[in-house]
Amino acid sequence: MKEAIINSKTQATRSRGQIATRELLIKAVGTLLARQGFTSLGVNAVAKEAGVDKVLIYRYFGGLPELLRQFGSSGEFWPSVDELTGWKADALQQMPLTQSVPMVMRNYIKALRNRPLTREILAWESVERNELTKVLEEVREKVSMDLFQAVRIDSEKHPAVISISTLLAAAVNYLVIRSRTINQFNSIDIASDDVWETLEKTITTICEKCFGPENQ
Amino acid sequence: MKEAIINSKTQATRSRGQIATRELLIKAVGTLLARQGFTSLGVNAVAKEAGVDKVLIYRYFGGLPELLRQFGSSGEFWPSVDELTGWKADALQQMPLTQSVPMVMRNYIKALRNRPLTREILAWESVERNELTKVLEEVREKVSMDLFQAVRIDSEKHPAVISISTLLAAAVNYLVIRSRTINQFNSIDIASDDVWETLEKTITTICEKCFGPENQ
DNA sequence: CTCTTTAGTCACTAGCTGGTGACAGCTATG
DNA sequence: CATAGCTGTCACCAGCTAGTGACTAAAGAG
Repeated sequence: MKEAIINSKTQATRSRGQIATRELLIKAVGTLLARQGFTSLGVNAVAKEAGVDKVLIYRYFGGLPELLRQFGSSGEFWPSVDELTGWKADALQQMPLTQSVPMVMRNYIKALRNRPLTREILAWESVERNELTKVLEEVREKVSMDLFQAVRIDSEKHPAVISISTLLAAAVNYLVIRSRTINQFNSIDIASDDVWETLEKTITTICEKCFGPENQ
Repeated sequence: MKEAIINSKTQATRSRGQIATRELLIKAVGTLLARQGFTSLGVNAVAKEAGVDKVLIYRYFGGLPELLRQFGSSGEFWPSVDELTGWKADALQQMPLTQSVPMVMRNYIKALRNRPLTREILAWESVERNELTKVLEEVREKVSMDLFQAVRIDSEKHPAVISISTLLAAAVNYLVIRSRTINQFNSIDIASDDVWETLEKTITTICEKCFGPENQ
């Protein structure tokens, strides 16, 4: 009888195929991150979510780190240069910095606020380094470099632009991460759309004042 | 023989007193946070660090949350209004915003960079809410309110000041948190003193441009 | 047909976690 | 002196974690 149970179970899920299993596992990482956050992510949880035995994580990936790495490389968790420029990199080059930088920041905010998964990884990245956050770091650094190139910003010629946009991006990251768990910061409600609109306007103001014609 | 060992052990550490034990435990939380970070903080680790049995955490505090709360209330983890104003709140009131805001930000950065424990709690706060971070939240919100009052900033009259300083504080928080685990952000090294000096200068520039006479 | 490889399940280990019950020794109070 | 209360140690529980070895079933190769 015991064998019968085992047999039926075995045949029901057998031979899904290695590739399919790998995909199941990779997908499960994303599902779990989005639903439970990074604190509950482990081999047991991932295997259970994928409906697969955890031993396959070791057999196919050698362990969780490599699975995380492949998950990180598997999708578009970070906004691309195209998304940040609104698919108008050419037009952006012609614009003055007073317009192009705020526009990129606006797209950046929109991208982060619309991607729960990216928000989660961003939070993870700020407190821990692992194979997943390392991959994301690389992607992010590359995107920011490409972006500066796309809008023709030279770090030699525009040191202030780098500094200011670094500050603005850091601020956005913090507020996005923070809004995951609590809404209050400096007595403003960082979960409300209105506040984000105000912040976007403030960013625009900063750029206009700092990159305006009198500064060229 | 077994009894003899127990007895000697028992007598060696006996009757330290409840108050002393409570202090040991509270202190151990701080030591552990500074040394290992918040991820490894639990009843077992705290008790071990304090050299005390973990059951006493439950007996004297009812559990870890209350111990954390009392730890949070036990010291000056967050910079005070005095520290942020450089003990010169009066002088700050006379200054234009172009000078006072950067000065406060400078003191804020200095305070955070000099307090590993506060940095750790700040990181914790950004990803999780618990009794400790709740206490710190309250303190922080109160300090920021008091600060605005101390330098006579009215949220009705100076909405831009609130927005901009919120952004700047958020940016500083992010970079400080991030520098715990990795030094690279936007291709700059956020562990180096030079970079922080540049960032301080950038903050000053932003304030001068945004709060300058032409904006009054 | 036989032998090997692949895919998958299950059962187990060791070590950690938070939490509790039973006990021992000291001390103050009646 | 006896008893009750406080302070502390120890041993244990259940539940979780990462990781491994032994097994079965099927498919493919000779």
